[in-house]
Amino acid sequence: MTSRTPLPPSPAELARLHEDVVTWFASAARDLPWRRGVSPWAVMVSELMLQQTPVARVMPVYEAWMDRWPTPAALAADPPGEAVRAWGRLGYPRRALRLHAAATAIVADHGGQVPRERDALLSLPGVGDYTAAAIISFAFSGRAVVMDTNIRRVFARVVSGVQFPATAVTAAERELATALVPDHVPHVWAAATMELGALVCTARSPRCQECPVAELCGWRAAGYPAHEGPARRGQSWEGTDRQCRGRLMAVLRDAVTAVPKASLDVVWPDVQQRERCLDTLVADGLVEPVDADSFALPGHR
DNA sequence: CAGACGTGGTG
DNA sequence: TCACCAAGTCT
Repeated sequence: MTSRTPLPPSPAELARLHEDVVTWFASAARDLPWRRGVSPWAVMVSELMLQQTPVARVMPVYEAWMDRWPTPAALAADPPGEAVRAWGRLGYPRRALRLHAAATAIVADHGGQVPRERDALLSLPGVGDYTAAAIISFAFSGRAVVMDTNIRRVFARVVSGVQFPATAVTAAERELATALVPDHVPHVWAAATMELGALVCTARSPRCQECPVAELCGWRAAGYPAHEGPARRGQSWEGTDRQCRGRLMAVLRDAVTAVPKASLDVVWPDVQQRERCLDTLVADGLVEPVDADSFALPGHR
């Protein structure tokens, strides 16, 4: 307990917070394709794509995806490898596989409609605590405690008075977020706080001059103290399995037909590591051996 | 629960 | 330039 436990704001402060954030959102919200009253499936697709991936990079892939697979049934009818191919360079291609598996489950277990119950959503591949809440909130205008990296940062600063939230969500943090969800249009609150974190209360250089709740901000009131505690673990990259897997997947993605193993061999010099990565890709279901000497994306014909 | 898992833009 | 960061999930 090195950091002080934040006291929930008074009812008056809470009302002010809600009003100021929601009012700001009404004029500042970006016109994103998945915010235009689209289907729950479209919201779900956007959420999977946005996991750890910036909006700008998601946009074109999302549009092409929805044109091609406007329903879960449409996606489920195609082989998973096509989903992986269409995922392009969004990164974390297992998400494409999970989205395909989720579509299949939605067809099999939910009549082809994205379910609206939290438990049903959580049982779908690729849907965790955040994404389930986001779908409930953004697709169904329901009440949910949405906690993504943006919202967590906004609450950490405004309410708790610290620069960054803890690495993992704490019980106290969840209680706070729950207490902050308003009775009226809770889904707008979720979208508005997320947008505030994305556009104003950013990680690197927050635009406090433009912040609608600067006057209420605990971090500002405290004089912007620097983050205490362990720095975030940097993600290593050069020479990692992740880089190797990425290289292999790029070859498979860009090939129309099965790829001879020799074509994979040339993209990574370390034989041991290359073989290991190819094995894990196959184990993950991202790659399928076609015969003794060639590979392809899963489900290819 | 810490670590694996892609990719590319940017302060 | 080069770490850091981006609407997380799974094990």
